[in-house]
Amino acid sequence: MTVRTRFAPSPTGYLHIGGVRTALFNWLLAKQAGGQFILRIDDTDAQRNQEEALQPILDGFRWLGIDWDEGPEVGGPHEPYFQSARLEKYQDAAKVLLDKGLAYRDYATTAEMTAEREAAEKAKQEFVYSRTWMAETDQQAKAFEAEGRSFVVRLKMPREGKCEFEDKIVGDVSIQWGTEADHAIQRADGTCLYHLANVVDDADFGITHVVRGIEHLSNTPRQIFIAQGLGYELPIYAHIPYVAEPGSKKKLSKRKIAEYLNNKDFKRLYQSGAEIAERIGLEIDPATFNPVLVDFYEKTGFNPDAVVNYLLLLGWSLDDKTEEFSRESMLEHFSLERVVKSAASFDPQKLVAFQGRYMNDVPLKKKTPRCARFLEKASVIQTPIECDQVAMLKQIIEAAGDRIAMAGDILNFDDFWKEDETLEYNDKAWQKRMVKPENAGFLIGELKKVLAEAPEYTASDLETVIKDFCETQGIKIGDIIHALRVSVTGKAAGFGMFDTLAILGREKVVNRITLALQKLADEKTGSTAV
RNA sequence: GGCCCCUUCGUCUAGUGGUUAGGACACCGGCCUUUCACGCCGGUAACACGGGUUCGAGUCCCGUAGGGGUCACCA
Repeated sequence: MTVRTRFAPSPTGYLHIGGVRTALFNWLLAKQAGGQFILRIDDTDAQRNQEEALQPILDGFRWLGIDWDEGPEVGGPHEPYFQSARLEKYQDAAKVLLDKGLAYRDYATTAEMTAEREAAEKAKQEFVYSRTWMAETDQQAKAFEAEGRSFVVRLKMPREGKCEFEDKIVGDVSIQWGTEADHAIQRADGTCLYHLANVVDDADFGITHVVRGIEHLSNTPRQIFIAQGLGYELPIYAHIPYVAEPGSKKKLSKRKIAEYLNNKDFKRLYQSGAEIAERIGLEIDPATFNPVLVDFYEKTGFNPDAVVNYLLLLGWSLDDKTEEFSRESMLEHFSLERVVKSAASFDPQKLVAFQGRYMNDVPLKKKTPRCARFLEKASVIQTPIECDQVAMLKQIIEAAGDRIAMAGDILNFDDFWKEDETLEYNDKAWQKRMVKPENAGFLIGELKKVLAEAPEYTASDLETVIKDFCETQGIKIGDIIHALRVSVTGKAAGFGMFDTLAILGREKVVNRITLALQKLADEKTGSTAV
């Protein structure tokens, strides 16, 4: 049997990370068995601009490297893959169900239905439709129509016995048929609803495994009822727990971002992303710029493999220690049996930790263009980047090491590119390292002379030069290096000092020191004058 | 409220009757060090509760509590 799985998003304009995890599990299951993963668009209800709302979803999957064998843009033997274009099939199915007496025309108005439902709720009883407006014969139908009523098609659910099925994750499920409502499968306007469309398409596409969120578990009996009524073979069901909010067990929702921002880890992730977004002139729209959505990670320079690896482990594990999975190894080891039964909270810190590890393994050659993209977008450098700039960027990236966790972090090290005159000094660092130490100005002044004449601007040569200088002056390297850092970068922290100087080069180093000394002198005379 | 599901360190998890309850992220301490990181070493920290069954229970059974999902002419 060829394994065929599917993911069926509605075109909503965004890709939720919980959805990605579900899609990933489906993808893994199909691909590891040499089967197919299908993308189907559940747009039976959509009235909005679908083209536009679908694109971010497709882009998101492409970015993550989750490819589909059949579906939008790639086609396939069961076209179309849009439910909005498959209406006839559903209508035919509804007719079969009607003919078999497994569904009926229901002439109740919305108000009448609501009234019954509310009465049941008030009586604290389970709602069971009275079927007062049920029409099973044309004669009954005519009578209702004479009253000016219109109908929807409802499933005529059994009211005795149990629906039993095996779920690969939940286990054996048994639900009383009587607790199942007569769900509508076709609207008054003739269009069809999710349950019907879903079952018809799954059968039509030859889906063998239905792997979806646990919120669909309660939908399963009625879908089984439909499938059996239509004479379909049942797929294998697997309902995976939802992804929960950081620090709680509630379902993760993109709409609750304001609330999540109260969580310090979530906030930190969001802010680091927002800083990058701001620098590159991206609109920070909560509809798309949100760590709950995949877009966020693409925009801030995450590594898609890191995101996928993290998501894989959110609800699945191989053993007690393996955490790093390449696509190959996840395809080799994934199994539904090892999916965890309880909801897993989204942990921003751990995602970032995965990202850090993955970024470290990215070779310089690949890291450079990724970082360059951000510098270009932020207009720190020109587009396209010039050749000698590439060389400098490489030096910066190499020296920065794992201080660049996501590609967008390169923007933290933009002071190399700035004009010396526009360099900004961190006030606290300036005060502490330049103003406060009595002899900082003097030492930096002396060091400038040495640096101006240093034979070569490589990190190791500069280290020798500066160490010699310290010996001559009878000071420790710590006595001078902080002031030097502030002078040439304006910041209190950064990567290796000798690397920094080497990247900057003689001209900039000397020039920046001159400017810093000037600033210091200005401030001192200024303060004595007052 | 009805129906259904879940419950091991703060978080993700390992664990299928006998373990000093293991790992990872985070946190704390130390080392390294020119700062910030990295790295290395070490540490704190969990079986929701109550009954059974058993020589023995995180593991099996029952109950309680807590958390959550779902109840549309949405998907």
